[in-house]
Amino acid sequence: MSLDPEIPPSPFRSSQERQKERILKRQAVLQAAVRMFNERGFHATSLDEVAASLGVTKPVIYHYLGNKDQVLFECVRLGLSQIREAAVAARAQEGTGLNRLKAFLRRYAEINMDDFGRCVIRTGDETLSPESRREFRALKGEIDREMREVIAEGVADGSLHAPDVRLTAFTLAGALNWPARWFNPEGRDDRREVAAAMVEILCEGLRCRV
Amino acid sequence: MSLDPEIPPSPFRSSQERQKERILKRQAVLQAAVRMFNERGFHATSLDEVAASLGVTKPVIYHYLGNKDQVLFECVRLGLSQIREAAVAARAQEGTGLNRLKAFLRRYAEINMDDFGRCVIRTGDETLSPESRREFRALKGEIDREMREVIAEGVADGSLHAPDVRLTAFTLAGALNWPARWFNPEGRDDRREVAAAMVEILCEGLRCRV
DNA sequence: CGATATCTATACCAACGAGTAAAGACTATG
DNA sequence: CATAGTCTTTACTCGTTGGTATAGATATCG
Repeated sequence: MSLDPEIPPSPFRSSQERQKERILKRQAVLQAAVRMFNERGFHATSLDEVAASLGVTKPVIYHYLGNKDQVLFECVRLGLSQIREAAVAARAQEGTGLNRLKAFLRRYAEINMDDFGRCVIRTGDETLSPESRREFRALKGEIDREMREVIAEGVADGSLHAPDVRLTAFTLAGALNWPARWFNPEGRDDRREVAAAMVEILCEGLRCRV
Repeated sequence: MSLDPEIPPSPFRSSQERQKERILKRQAVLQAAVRMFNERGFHATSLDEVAASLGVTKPVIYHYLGNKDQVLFECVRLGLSQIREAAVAARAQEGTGLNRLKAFLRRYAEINMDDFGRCVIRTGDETLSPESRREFRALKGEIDREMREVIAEGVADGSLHAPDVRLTAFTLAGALNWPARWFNPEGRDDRREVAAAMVEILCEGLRCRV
């Protein structure tokens, strides 16, 4: 693969290198899978096709990931962990609750335009096996709680107005989830710009105030 | 079924009554199908199950609707036509653009909490056959255009602030689509209240203004 | 009554795709 | 070198399900 002139490519790998390669291959499977899931939908994507897109065969996928359900679950887990990190980062910031919320929301929106984030949104709970579904819901619930927390902090410090925190969180999340459906990575829209603009719309509202 | 004492139930139906019954049965199939699609997902729902839930067998469905794709397409078509009606009704109203928009959005949200509206949102384009998909997209495009039109009118008459109409429409639609995923018809939330509250959040924004 | 159209069920087919068994190639290690 | 472990392929099973052929039932109409 790589033609790095620094390191002469020895055919003998250390066990560390082997371990690394294993993880890399696993990731490659997930990447290929998530792309196809997002494009064609989970059920319309066969593992044969995923494997073929990597130039390998189906049992390879079963070697690195247990079954189709796990492939999907790993994809959404990756997406959700990105969002979780965003929440943690935002909450660690200085400033008003409103500012922390805006930072979180911008990142949240950006992730939802990326492969794994899109997969999180496009995956309905029904799609996963009962066990994965429970885990999936739990993880999403954490994100939701995190978002409500930030909102509540903003209400507490007077920087934002939200009589119904739960409904506010749903509204914001919905608006920023939707790009997972319409955003076209090949188009000319820039993720960051779109994210920032949407957050601005949500924070400022529609009503004109002159 | 009905024990209406006014009309003695004659076993002989006129051709009009037969026609009516046919339409009723067709609708019943769609109703049963949309419920299951929303609950389990399209691919996880077999037509055998849909038929069984009505106490009939699969060929009945094929008698009233051509194939599975058409069953789904009719469901989303029904949902989209409701939204279209809402748009027409809202645009016919008096008042500022903001007011017309709010009326439209409230109804839009309500429909998205009902069976067929939910189906529209939960159905990804990939799910439909190529022809149905094109039609589906065209219909959604019309709704989108309608929404942008109302927004533009509000901007024109100065009742609302929306520098980027397209992005504003996406943001609003996304927020109000999301209940199709989380709203529980069996819960204690009231459709109308939820819809009105969400629209209020969107119009007023989050930032506190004292 | 006989012919025709509508409606529904039984029984079936074909395709597709998830998952597996088995075996071969290659690597590491005692 | 031999043995064990890892990685990958070929070739298969098997359940599910969309869709259909056929035939029987019922009703309509000439």
